[in-house]
Amino acid sequence: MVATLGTRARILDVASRLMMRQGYEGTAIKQIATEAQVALSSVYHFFPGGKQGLATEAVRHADEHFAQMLQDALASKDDPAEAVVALAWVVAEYLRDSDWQDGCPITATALETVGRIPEIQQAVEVAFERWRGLVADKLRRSGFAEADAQELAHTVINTLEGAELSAQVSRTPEPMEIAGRHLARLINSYR
Amino acid sequence: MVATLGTRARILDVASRLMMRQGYEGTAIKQIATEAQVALSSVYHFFPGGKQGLATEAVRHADEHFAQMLQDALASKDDPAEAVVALAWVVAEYLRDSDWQDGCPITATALETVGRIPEIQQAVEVAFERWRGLVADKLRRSGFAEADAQELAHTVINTLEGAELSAQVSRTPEPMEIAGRHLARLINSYR
DNA sequence: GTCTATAACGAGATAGAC
DNA sequence: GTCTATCTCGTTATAGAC
Repeated sequence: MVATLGTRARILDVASRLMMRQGYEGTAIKQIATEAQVALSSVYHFFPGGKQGLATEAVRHADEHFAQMLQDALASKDDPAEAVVALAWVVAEYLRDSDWQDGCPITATALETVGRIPEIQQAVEVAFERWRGLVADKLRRSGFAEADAQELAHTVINTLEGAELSAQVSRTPEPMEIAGRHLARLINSYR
Repeated sequence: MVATLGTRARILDVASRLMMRQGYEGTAIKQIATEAQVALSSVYHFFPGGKQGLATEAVRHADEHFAQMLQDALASKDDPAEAVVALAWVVAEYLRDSDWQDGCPITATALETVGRIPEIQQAVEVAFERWRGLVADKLRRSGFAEADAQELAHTVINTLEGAELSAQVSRTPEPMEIAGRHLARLINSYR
């Protein structure tokens, strides 16, 4: 499957995976080239913007990937509160299956570069907005008021974000389970 | 004030501040030495454990500093829900005052090193546990059941953590305000 | 404890042949 | 588009004088 990907796509895949685990500064282009099985010069051929340009596109790549997962999880349940619990579960399994290595694909890069590399920061902002938009949509379609839906979307994404980090550090799914339950309770308190 | 600090303390201060903004991999020991106005060799003199050892102690240093702030903010209000709102506000002001540069002092380092540098990961885990403990204490003293207090403490810390990142990326206090309101609502739903 | 100097290595990035 | 080779710089870390 990976072998059928084009060179450019393979580079992006490997780059986003490595930056998820090691961050932007901790990931060398040489390592990306090696793991993607391409020559170093090929990376610069496809990404003339250098490391910053590559990282920016890797964030966009991860954004789309994560948004797809988010959308699928939310669509698995009709009730929005149940859907958020399902989402928390999916993420928890994803975490455990990777031995607590793979969390949010862009957080590490975001934290290292915020206020320092505008190009990357903007890609992160776009991603967060998209993810919140998907959650807000789900709530809106279930009859939630516009303002409530938008505010709840903020907290759903932010709480899951924090819980993911906590789960990674403690190597237990508990923070994700608690987050799912509390978010469902919060959502249900608005109707 | 900074000038009156001992050399070792000054190194820790600068190290934790820089690692908060740039992460572990993005912070060079040379930069720490320069900004702390000490010789490079002095850093290795005080921290023979090298960069990993220094980072571990920097996390512990930031832990204590942040715990103090947390405790003060929580103590500013008698009611636990109001106290959490106050905490969110204090953090939001701290963020804005630093032009959205200074968020949680250990998150960036945590994400880069989780699953890769056990020494640092453990210091992060201890910090998170301490912070949760302070919130749980506040709730317990207000009559919340033990289990509820512990679970709520998880979500309070995790939600603030995620909201901080969101506020930094979007450069607005809105995520913190929403987080404060939602957390208060969640807490109040338990009594 | 702090100074200067430097070793050993890996980083980002580029050149030019093919 | 990919190969090999290389440049330049910054990194962690250490040595030895003072």
